[in-house]
Amino acid sequence: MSSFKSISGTFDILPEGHTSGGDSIAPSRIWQHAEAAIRKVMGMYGAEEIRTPILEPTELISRGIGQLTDIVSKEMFAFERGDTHYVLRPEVTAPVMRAYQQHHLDQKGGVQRLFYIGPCFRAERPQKGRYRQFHQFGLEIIGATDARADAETIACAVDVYRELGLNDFTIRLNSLGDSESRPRYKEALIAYITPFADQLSEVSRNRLETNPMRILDTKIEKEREMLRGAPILADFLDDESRQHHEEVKAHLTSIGLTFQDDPFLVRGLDYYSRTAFEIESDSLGAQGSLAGGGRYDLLSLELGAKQIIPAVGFAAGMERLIMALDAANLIDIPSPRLDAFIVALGDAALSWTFPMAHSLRENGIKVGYDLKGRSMKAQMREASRQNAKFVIIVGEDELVAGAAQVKDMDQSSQRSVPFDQLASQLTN
RNA sequence: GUGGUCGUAGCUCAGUUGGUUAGAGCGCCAGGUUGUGGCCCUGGAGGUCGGGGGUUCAAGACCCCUCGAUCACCCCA
Repeated sequence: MSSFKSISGTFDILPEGHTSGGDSIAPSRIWQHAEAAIRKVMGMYGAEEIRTPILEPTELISRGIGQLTDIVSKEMFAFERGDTHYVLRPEVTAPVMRAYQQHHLDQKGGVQRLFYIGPCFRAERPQKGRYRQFHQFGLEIIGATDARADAETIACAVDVYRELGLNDFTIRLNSLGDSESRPRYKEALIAYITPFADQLSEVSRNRLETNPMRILDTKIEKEREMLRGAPILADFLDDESRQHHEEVKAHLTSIGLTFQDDPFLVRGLDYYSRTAFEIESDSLGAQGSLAGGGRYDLLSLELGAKQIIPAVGFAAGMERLIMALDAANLIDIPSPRLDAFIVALGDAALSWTFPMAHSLRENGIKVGYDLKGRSMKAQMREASRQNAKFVIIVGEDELVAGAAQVKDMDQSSQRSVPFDQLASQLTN
């Protein structure tokens, strides 16, 4: 046994799955199952995959997400070598926008629909549904201001969950306004909250200075009560944002998606403007947020573009998705069957096994055999354990006859099949 | 960063008010069947009882420290 183990907040994904403490890590085939559904749905939206590096310049993330956000101020895995500051990406939106600008994807004309699946890193204390290396998938629609793009983003996320059979989630929606209306709202909010300042928690009091809108997110009951009479962002929206928000809602309604209009929904990343949304599982625990996203027209400028590149997107957690699947009993995916397992007896048969297995595999037959030189009983048991459909038995007699005994493991029936007919007999 | 809970076999867990060689089920290996899986029977391997220190004639049990895991706060996917 190794004295090493995976770093806290990270985990291995094994063929059979396992429990890591109280949390269960699904088998790799469940991850593949979920990823296949994601790829399928993304395909329906005409989105193509983008893969960006896990390592990014720190500056990209801090400028993109915002210096004062928790992600940047305390949750980044960052280091430097020489003059370069590196960070393990904590999310993928800023890297995608970086790639879009770097490769001048706007010059291709039209709108880019890009999706991704991959690991992200945040130096948080791990807990259920929250890891230091976790996996996100998401869609970014870049180059469109049309409210249909916002609605489409939400619809796409929802379609992924539905494709996998999940239906118990809630969509919360808000508009954060634009760079004009938001400051006006912030002022009003500060004016409203300041008289209560001495009753606030320390975090909230700090936020009053740095990022007052995040106080809206508070879960402290006393503060929520205090906020009951607070000014509502919706009342401060500029006409265009208001119009845009109405359109997004109308589009969602037009495809029968129900949502909660939540004026207190604020996202933890600074780059959002106008549309912000969150999809929450109804059956998960504290970490029930399945996906989040919104419009981030201003991110492009933050990253150095000369003009606004409008964009909307969502990011979703693979771990949360799988947790939700698990909670809904939707991860009962059987492992793939072996078509044939070769049982060999005697040295001559043992060496015959290798080229025969190879030849069957070339014919598209999934073949396994014992590599430990074990007894026939043990080989049969192994075949059974691997759920092989057929067992090919070869010993001295079969080598002489040039025909193997082929046993149908489900029927328990057995017949003799000439070596040169094994491939064709096993394929039908 | 803060708080709670928990560390005994590969896994899930028993282990009396401290008392000899630490147990069960499942899994694994072998035999029962000299060439036939599942079911059954028999046997076996596998443990520095997370680590260190202390109390005691005696510690898996009690005390302290430490490491780890986990849940929650915070935050987010």
